[in-house]
Amino acid sequence: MIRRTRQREAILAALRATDSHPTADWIYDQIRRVMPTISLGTVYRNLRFLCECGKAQEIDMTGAHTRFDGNPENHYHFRCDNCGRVFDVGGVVDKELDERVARETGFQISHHRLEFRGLCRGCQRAGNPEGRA
Amino acid sequence: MIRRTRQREAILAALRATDSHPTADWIYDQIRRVMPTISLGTVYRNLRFLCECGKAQEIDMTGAHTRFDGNPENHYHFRCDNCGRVFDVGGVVDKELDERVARETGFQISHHRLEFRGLCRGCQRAGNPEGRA
DNA sequence: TTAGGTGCAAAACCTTTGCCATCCC
DNA sequence: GGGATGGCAAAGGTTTTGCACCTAA
Repeated sequence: MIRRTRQREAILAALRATDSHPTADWIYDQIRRVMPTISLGTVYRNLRFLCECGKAQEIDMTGAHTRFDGNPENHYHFRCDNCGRVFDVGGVVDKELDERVARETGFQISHHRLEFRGLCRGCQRAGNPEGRA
Repeated sequence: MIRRTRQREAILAALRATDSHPTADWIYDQIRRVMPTISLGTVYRNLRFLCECGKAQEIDMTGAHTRFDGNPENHYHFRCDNCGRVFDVGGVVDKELDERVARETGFQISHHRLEFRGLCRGCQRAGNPEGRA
């Protein structure tokens, strides 16, 4: 049964109170000011928990390892949530999107990276959407 | 002066010979079969080198740390190449893109993540596009 | 009462780095 | 020859985990 603890509440509150997309370490520092004995392990455990139950999300599209692509041209990728494999997605990179968002935001945009997530053809057939190969 | 070495050639060849978006470790294993004394450090050094001179690219949009977002709704981000800060980008997530790519590829797509890169407003003014705060 | 959660510290993990030997130009 | 690279191993930094204690329900 899921229990609400002071630590978990504090972590979610810290996350909700900022738009700085903080790291685990930043949250740890924030909370330690008012709860000096909290541990970094608890922060990591709860961040993972909050992501799993849909109350937060990780931003970096990080797998366990860095992956490299011998094709240096910008192109889009698809990553299978089940087996972790990464595939190229054909089609044209939308350069106008960069220009539009640059106008809207004032950021100087050099490019964008786009990653689709879901199940690859093989894992759809295998039909174990929960596991991870 | 840049020198061509057997190791560097082998790493680029391995990268070009696959579309599996390999990890450094995978490349290391491949090359060790024909060049048993190559070291993992060399693989990392050369992968970084190849990315820097535009012959390969890293796929994961990984910063040094994982960043978390208290907003669990899918939305787009902008990451400043200079200061590393991450900003939300407003606007609507293009759900039709998922459907279109799903039709084209046969993948089952649940969502996509999109990250713009460039210089934020503050770093444009500061005018040091090379450094990193 | 008791299963879930915490704190602490060690482990695990990937990646980088220092140093000296080696190799390419 | 001499500087760029490689091999090796140790260091570095982040994240995870084992375990004993604690605590919310």
